[in-house]
Amino acid sequence: MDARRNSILKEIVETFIKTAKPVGSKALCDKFNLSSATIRNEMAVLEELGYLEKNHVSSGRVPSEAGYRYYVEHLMEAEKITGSDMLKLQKIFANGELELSDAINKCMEIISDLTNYTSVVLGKNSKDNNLLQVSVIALNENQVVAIVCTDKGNVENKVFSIDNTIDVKEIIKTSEIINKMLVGTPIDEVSLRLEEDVKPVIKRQIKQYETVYNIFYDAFNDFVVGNSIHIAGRNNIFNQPEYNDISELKRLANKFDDEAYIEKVAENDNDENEIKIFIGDENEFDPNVTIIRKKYHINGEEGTIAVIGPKRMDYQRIVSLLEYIDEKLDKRGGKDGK
Amino acid sequence: MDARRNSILKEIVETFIKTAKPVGSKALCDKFNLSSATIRNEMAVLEELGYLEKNHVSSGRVPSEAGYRYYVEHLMEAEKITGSDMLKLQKIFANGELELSDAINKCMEIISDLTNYTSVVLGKNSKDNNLLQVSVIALNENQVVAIVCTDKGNVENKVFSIDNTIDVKEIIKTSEIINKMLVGTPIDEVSLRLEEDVKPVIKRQIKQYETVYNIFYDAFNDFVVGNSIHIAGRNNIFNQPEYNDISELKRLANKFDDEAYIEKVAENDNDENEIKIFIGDENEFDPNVTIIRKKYHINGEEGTIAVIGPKRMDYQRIVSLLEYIDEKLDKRGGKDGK
DNA sequence: CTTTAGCACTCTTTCTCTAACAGTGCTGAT
DNA sequence: ATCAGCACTGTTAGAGAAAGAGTGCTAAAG
Repeated sequence: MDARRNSILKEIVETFIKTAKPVGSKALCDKFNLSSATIRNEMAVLEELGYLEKNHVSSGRVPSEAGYRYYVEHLMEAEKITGSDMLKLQKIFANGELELSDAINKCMEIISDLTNYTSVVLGKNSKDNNLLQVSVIALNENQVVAIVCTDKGNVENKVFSIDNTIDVKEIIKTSEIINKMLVGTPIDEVSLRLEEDVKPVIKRQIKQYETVYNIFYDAFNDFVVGNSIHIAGRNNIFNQPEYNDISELKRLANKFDDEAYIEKVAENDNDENEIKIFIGDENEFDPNVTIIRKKYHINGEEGTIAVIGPKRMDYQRIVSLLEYIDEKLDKRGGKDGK
Repeated sequence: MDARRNSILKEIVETFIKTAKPVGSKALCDKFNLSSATIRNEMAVLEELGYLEKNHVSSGRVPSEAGYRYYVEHLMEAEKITGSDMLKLQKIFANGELELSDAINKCMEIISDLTNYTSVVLGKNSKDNNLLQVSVIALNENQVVAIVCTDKGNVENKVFSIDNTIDVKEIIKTSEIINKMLVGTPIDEVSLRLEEDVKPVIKRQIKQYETVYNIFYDAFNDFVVGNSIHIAGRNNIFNQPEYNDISELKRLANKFDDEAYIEKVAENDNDENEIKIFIGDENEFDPNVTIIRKKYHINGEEGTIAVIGPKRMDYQRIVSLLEYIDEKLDKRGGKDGK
């Protein structure tokens, strides 16, 4: 892989990213001051090496997955973010009011709009959420709302209907007992402790304890500290020429709607500070897309931001955008602890 | 419109609903023991009346919007829900644990699965939510969570980062002041009262009152009692033969993602107990779909359930499904006040 | 007066064929 | 090493033909 071969491959990849059309030898003549025949020879070698593919015997060349991989690792310039891209994102960070977690979501929405790809923010809620407080508020004679809050600031609430055999005071008393006994308990252990430790206690103190117990049991049971998922530009795939087939569109749309699938985007994300690129078969989510992702940290919580698009993705641009966001997050995170 | 003409129209509509293919005269001969010529004469009349259309001069007939309308009003039989449909829904209501609002969502998901249409549950949160309680919980030295609860059981929470010049006690004190002064205030007036009534008070009592004030201002400002929206089967449109065009699919998919649009589904829903059908141009949402909707009430809150599909929709089935759900809701709602 | 057989006509769908085109690989000369 | 030239291959677009589905109309039969 000498210099010329490299830059021919680079040119082909970048042209294809722009145009989505197979690149022929003639298109490169001018750029390199070579005849099409010479370019063709080089192309044949690049195909031999596995970096290029043909759709059929007499079509232009298209980068293979290995070609994209080689491009990403050796040819792509770590270009700075462009001015207009930066401008849009700057507005977000300029707004000091915005909590960082909201800022990230907004940023990724903008990236989706700018690039016509789909973006994902996967806020990985740490497993070690502990119960901080449960409170009960009566809405009226036959409805109460139970609010559960963890030490990581996750709050869930649930409205319960109660009949008039139940005294609201008893429910509130129970919540006080729970607070005394279980604060600090990992949230996913609360149900168990409720059954084993709390139930025997309230049995003695609360008349309708079975019903009251069930209310809290339900409230905690519903409280799954799931990963927060924020998707933007879900419909941008409609604009990508590679998805001109309805069944293909449907396949992808279904994946976007399936949280279990989306979570695969952040699978094994142990890459502390690196932007990671998964091309086609390299990713778990779908063999026909490229995923570019970056881990982020705010307030001690971690998460992953990712952009999903066709393999013919504007790698350079996305990388520069994600780098910019990361940089801004670092700055804000360091400056005021937010 | 004599009896025969009616039943021919009915047959055409129902056949087209099943097959999505234009209906020719021959297809009806057997059913009516008439020659195709006679059927053709009748079809010509029905077309004259505006109930049928042709795609081109020699194609079979397709119901017009007026045709569907006529079918819905005069021809469709108020058939009972089929056994297998009922079975699926019964499971939901058999589960007494489920709060009704969750049950509705589940039901509509099932309807989407059964029918390949898209369904929407629009929980219209009544405008008269009043502040019931605001509480502040400290997560650690520099994070607090503010929780706002209304008398209708709507709860919102927001995490704030604070620097160490702020004393958490002051925030909590402020929340107590707010509770004393503003409980019962309509939630959308709280911001104003906060500014006019509360600010002057805390100015005297709280040191960093500007910053503290802003926290609460933000928390309430974020609290828009929006309508809750639950969509199921968003991707089912991919399965409908009428949407075989990507740009059409994109148009609809974008609408499903736009909450403002979805809310149009329930616009002017004053039809207390009636199932309402909007065919094509009759609805605001999109001229190429039919929307069937029903208002529901649970716990004094109202909302709308709706099914969105092609104009060639299985009207009978959807109506019977919605009726069944409504009936079940009534029963449960009446029995135990849920 | 209603029904129907028959027929000409129209439009769609599918297939085949052709011509133009874009691009390749190879060869032999520079 | 480079490149002009040429034969070759697969795609695309268009035209034409044949089959099929369905209609409208007419004139005769019930």
